[in-house]
Amino acid sequence: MMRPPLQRKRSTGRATLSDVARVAGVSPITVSRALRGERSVDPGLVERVTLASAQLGYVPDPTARALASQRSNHVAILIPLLSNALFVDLLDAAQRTLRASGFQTLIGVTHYDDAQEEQLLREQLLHRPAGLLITGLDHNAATRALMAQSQVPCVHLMDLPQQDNGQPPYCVGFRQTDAGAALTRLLLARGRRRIAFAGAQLDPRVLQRLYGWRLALQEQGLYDPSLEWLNPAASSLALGGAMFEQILNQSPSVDAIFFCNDDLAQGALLAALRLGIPVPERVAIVGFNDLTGSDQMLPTLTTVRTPRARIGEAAATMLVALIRGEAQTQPLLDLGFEIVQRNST
Amino acid sequence: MMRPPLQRKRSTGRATLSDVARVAGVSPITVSRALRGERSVDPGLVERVTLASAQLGYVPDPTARALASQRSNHVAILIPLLSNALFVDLLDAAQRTLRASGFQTLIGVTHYDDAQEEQLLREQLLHRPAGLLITGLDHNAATRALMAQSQVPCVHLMDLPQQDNGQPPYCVGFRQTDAGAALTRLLLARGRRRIAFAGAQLDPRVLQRLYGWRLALQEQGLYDPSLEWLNPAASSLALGGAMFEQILNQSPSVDAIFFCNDDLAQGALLAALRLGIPVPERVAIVGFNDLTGSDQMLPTLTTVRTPRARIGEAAATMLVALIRGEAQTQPLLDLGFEIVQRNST
DNA sequence: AAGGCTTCGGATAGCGCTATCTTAGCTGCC
DNA sequence: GGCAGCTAAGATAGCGCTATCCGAAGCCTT
Repeated sequence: MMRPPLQRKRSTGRATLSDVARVAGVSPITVSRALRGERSVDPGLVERVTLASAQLGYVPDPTARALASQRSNHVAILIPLLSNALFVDLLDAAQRTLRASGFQTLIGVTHYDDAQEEQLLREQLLHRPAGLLITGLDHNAATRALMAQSQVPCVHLMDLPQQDNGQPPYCVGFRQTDAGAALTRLLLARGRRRIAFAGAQLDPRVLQRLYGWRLALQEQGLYDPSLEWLNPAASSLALGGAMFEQILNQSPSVDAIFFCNDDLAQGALLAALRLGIPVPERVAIVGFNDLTGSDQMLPTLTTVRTPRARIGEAAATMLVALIRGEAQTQPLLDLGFEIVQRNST
Repeated sequence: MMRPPLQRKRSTGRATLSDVARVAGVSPITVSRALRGERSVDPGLVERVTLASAQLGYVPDPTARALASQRSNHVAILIPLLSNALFVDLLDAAQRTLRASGFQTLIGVTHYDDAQEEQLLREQLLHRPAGLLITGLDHNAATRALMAQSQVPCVHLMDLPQQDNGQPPYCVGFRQTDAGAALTRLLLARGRRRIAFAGAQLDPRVLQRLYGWRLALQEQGLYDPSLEWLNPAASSLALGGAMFEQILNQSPSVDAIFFCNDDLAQGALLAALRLGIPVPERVAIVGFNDLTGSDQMLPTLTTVRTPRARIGEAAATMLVALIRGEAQTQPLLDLGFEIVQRNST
């Protein structure tokens, strides 16, 4: 007894490539090529295919595409934290740009942990992302090996390599060291001599700002290691306030403090208000990143405006170009920084 | 002339299910079942499969899985903004929880735009997500239809339905209206009589807080429409400061302001400092959400602590239970709120 | 002890698309 | 005019996995 051929129902009744092919009177592969603009297809056929496709409301299935081509329309992005507005702004801009180019963003939060970063990357690579955005240039050997093996185009965010040695990776960022030095020089130009550096989190970018600060002070012979205040804890307003008090208590001669991030600096400004310490008269305060609220503080905060949204956008644009194999892309993109002088100095 | 059979190289040399099957000496489908724990498979076979799998370093290909089963390991999450810490905290918690259960998070940012929300959902649905987290209960008809048709398990965030009518959707949140009323009653209990409401963004949750404020004032016969200050712009510190000045200028009798969000309230506190207006003596200020920094302001800000991280986590947990078809899940989860009294009242 | 029922491994058949090879039809060229 | 050299469309063969059906074996029934 013949049973009818097994007719597996599709969960959605959506049109497939074959449906379009049938309607257009061509083979499925021609539809595929016509819709992707791959190879040359007779304009007449393209039109028939386009028409049939529109008529059926055909939308390609990204999963099937990914399986057949071994490449998905996902782009993985790895950032250290979501609790830092800096990275969220980066994510927001990148995500927006990628979506406009038809990519879905897969998010990974590393918590500044190399092992987690590696694990996340491993998981994301399973999805055969079309590209990868990753924060910073400092990754463990396994992570670097994964990136290299996977052949997935990759753009690094926020950082630029210290020196040109060999083939540079694709990077969009700015020179953190220069920014640190420039901000310190501003304080020097304003007559400050005992300039402390207060750092938290101590990720590579914070350390580069620290080096910049050191350089600028060494140039003037004003570097004093006891002015370095480093705390590996995550940065926050509360920590900024605490560090502010501690620094002034233990180093009363300090006349300026360079906080490695605006949230620390904002916390310090609020602590100063609470303690009645006049800023900038008694001590000048500067931050970094120009986060929300820095222009609202009392006094308003002098800081470095970092182009994080532009970095996210430019990195995404660069990545899309790499994915599409477009003409030679410049590997390093320095978007610079801008010192914003306000009233805390 | 025979040519050798076409041997398509796999881009990765990764082991496949068939490789594991060969090594374990069983059929591929048995490997599939053994590894997924689906149906019952002889424990001896399971062990052999597990061993072979470990030996080969086999990792299932999520793409192939998704294509064959019509279900991916993605979970889509739709939030209005990344520029509001509230939603980022939600995302962070949800993402962390989902990842622990083996899901990848697909992020969608709606910008409070129904059409964008619909479009995003449409795109995400193409990936056949295993589940969906979506902010709020207010969606346009097309979006609701997409959710219903797709059959994808869905949990709504932050909001609870106003009244029980029929089958409630799955929701994790708290009663915004109650929170708004409770905060207003606190101000009333402190002797304030002319309590303004300053709202921005005006999304449904802000409006519910507004209703709560109205209710509490009406109970006391103190409701006055001229005390409502609504601005559809996105909320920010700067806007909070501006609204603060405007309200005090135009309604000098106001003795308390309920800002719908902490960033507005923080901006107002800073403006008060700038203007030399004593808080809470001249005017009490309260905010909403207990965002970062509210405990650092001068004076510290009285606000409502909303359990956004717990909401993200609980919603993700609920969603995972729904995806796994686990025992009947309670559709509504009210995580409540907590009033945090500080020095601005 | 025969039939019905359950169990569990396997065979089969795709999921919906693209990579690769093949082939038909044209050129162009000497 | 014949043949290499191209172009464009199609045929074929999966990508790596799971849904579904099948069937052998065991286990109850009565």
